[in-house]
Amino acid sequence: MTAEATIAERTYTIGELAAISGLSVHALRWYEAQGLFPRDIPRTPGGQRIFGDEAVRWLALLNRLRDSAMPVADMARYSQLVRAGEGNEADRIALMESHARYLDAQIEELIASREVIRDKIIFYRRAVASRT
Amino acid sequence: MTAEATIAERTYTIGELAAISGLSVHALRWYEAQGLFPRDIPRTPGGQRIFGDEAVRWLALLNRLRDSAMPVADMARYSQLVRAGEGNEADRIALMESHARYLDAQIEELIASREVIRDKIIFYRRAVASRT
DNA sequence: CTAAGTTCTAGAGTTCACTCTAGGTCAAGG
DNA sequence: CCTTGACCTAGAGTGAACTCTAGAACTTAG
Repeated sequence: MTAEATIAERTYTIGELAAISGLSVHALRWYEAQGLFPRDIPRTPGGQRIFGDEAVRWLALLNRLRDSAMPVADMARYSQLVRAGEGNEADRIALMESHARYLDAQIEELIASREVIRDKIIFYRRAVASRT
Repeated sequence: MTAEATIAERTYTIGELAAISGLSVHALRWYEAQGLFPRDIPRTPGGQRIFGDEAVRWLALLNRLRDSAMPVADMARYSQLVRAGEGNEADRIALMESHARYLDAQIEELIASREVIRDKIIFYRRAVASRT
């Protein structure tokens, strides 16, 4: 009896997972086709997908990556590394460090942009105010 | 003699402006078609565009807005407000404040994402280290 | 058992922000 | 002049990330 076997896992239909993850049913199927899941999704005898809590957690991570502008291709690459199992941590680290560097640069740039926008707002406020 | 008339302004061909702004020649023509310039671009008798320093400065601003993910439609709306002249500062402020709020949220989210990424990296580094 | 609501696949369609093509016209150096 | 490189317009094409469609199969409440 392995540790995994002791974990009672809820299951979800694709519609339920869509509601939880915020992705559309279509998007979930498309994600699977793009190789964005680190495990094969089991099916009912009739062919319908059965997702588990692991998928819920994985999608939370994917959402983070996507919302921070990681391309789907990179998410797919990462998923495939996880799928391949232990031993490729160096590759995973490289991928994540690359994204972290992108995020650092992006954050800096957005902060600079916010400054510019703020200055514009101040400028227009003054323009309005000076028109007694 | 107005103040403007005293400003000696350099002119630029579309190719020069492309080099300066980092946009392609195609993109600049497309920007004009999208209404992203707050003034009509003058032409030579032969029909070629003549840009001035004002266009250079305007594109620097547009680049900031675009790089901070403002949709072209919003940049067009802003350009049209500037084109319309003084008196619509409230609209300009509303547009910029909306974008500023978006930026604030985006910056927060990217910082949170960076944390998640950093944790992943740390986790993988440990996994590598523990495999003596 | 049946009807309604989900889910299935394969593939076409959409949106955004360009990018590229075709078939010319213009401008500047020699 | 003439050539060559830059520029013109209109419109088609691209890549990313979905979104939607059609027609069929599955599932479940009654």
